[in-house]
Amino acid sequence: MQKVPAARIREAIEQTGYVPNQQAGQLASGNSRIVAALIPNVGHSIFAETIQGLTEGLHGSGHELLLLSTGYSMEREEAQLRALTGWAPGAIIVTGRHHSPGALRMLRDAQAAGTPVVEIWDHPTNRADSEGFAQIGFDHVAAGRTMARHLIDKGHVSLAYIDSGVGEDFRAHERGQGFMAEAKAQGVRVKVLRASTGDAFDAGREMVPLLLAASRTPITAVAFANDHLACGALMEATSRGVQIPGQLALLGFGDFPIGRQLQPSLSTVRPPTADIGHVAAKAVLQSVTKGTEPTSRSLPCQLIGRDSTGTTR
Amino acid sequence: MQKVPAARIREAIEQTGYVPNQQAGQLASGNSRIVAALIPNVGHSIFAETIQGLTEGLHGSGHELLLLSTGYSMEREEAQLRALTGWAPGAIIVTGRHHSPGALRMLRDAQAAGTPVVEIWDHPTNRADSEGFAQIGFDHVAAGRTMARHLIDKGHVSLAYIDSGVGEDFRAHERGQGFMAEAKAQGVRVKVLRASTGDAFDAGREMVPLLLAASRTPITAVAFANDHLACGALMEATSRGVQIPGQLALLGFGDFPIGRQLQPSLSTVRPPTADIGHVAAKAVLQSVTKGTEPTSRSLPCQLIGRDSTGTTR
DNA sequence: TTGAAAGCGCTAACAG
DNA sequence: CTGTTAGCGCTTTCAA
Repeated sequence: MQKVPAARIREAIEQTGYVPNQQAGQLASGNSRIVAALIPNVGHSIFAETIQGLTEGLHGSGHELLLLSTGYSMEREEAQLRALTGWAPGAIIVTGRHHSPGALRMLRDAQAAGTPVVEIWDHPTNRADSEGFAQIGFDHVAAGRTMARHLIDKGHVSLAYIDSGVGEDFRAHERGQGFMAEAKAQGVRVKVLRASTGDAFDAGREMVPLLLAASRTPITAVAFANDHLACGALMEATSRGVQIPGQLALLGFGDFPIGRQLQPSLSTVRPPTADIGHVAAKAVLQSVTKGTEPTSRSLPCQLIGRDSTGTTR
Repeated sequence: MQKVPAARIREAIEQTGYVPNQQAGQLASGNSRIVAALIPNVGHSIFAETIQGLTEGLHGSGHELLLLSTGYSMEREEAQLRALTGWAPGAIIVTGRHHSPGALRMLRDAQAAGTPVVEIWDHPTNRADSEGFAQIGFDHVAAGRTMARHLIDKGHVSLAYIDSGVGEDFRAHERGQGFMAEAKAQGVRVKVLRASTGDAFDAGREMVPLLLAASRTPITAVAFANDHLACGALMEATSRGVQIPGQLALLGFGDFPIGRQLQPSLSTVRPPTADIGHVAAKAVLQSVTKGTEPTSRSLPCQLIGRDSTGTTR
């Protein structure tokens, strides 16, 4: 054999359609090129852009995204992490900073073993419950405060927050806490209600009579854990002839496409969904190649004032 | 060593948190427990239930779902299949029966090598373009025919079909063909328009003036490639004071939750989304264990008549 | 520089 | 039936 064998080999390889066996390679090298992402609900629109961002961010890096849907269940999350262990993923991405003790242990072990772990959609807090994992997301408490402030700025003095009916949607609950804290700090009345589970639009609709039936100080502005709840309420209120925002101002969260379309259009908060995916992918890749631990990153939310909280903005 | 070592070993295993290395096992055994699913858009609500169905169907089988988002691009699909080859998936699930020549070759090779391949969301046709892979889905042409028939039954004689703007959404195009064929067969006027890409609600809205501006025989009923387009059109028409269904009847496809909520509510066709996932998972598992090729299965769609096509039903 | 050899952690096929 | 051994297809290390 003489010169240029590499080129010929490559040629032969392409003609044969050869693709190296990843299992063998990973077994030998000890590190896999799988990035596992555990998402509460892969089908939910709020995570769609994050998944898209992850996909794009990983694209061309030779890593594959292994998507797992936890169904907002810490138990399932733990089971999936356990199964994952055998796959020796190159990196693990989980949603939020709340995990079962077992899951936590596995994540810590993974990190100790040099597998980057990042928690997305959450934000480093002062509390000690972030177990030292990198977090890429935003401050849900602050988002809740922003929501309250927006309504208070519009002159409302009797507010409500409709929390998600999904018990383990911790981030929605945190926004509620922030909302409440801000309202109280500003000396404004505030009430927290919890939506039912099931179809989110219907759950939002169901809240309307409760909101209207309020006591002598009627609620004049409501924030919701997500846009689906808010849209349901908006449609129900409209069909009951309630003036929006005059009689009742409505504020959603998530900036789902539908909110822009309704009449009146829904004011909302736009979380950095796509960015979370992008940044997390990049953080993980860098961590894998440089061998450093991934770094946390806090991204901004944006309040989008539309019709449902008044046009004065 | 004497008796009951198995139990003690198991105990020790559980205490240590031992999980077998899948890479090694698969390398040794030659078959992996990965089921790869290539979906046009994992974030799109229409596939959400299918993914859920796949997840549930695979649950407890020891197989993991490797989800890949092709972005409705045959090119990306081929690239992902190529990357997959190295993972030696235990089974491959692709969406639809349209693939690039390269992708087709890889799928055929995989099947020849004993890896079950199933095409979901599509249906065996008489044409030779189903390359011999098992198909689990429904007949899109028939669905289109059903849509036309529904509108014709309501007395409409001048119809339109708004096709998806996504070029490689072959299944939407096929529904359009079925719609057209049925309309022609029944001697009814029919026009096919194509929505723009981008936000689907907006794309639907944009169609309304085109539909209203029709020539001397005005269009009185429209079917859409999906519910998002239909909802956009419904909202736009309503805000323009168009009577629905009196002046214009609207029929969607997909049964997205929002369609039920609008006023008037949207008539639609409900495809067997969750079943497709379930059945595909089971087919693949059976094929893997029994070593037989997976079998095709045609599942039923359901027409859901609501307000937007008249309440006479 | 290029080439041979030793495993990675299992499974499967063998011998005891 | 249990215990041992030879690889799976690569990467990595070490000698040539």
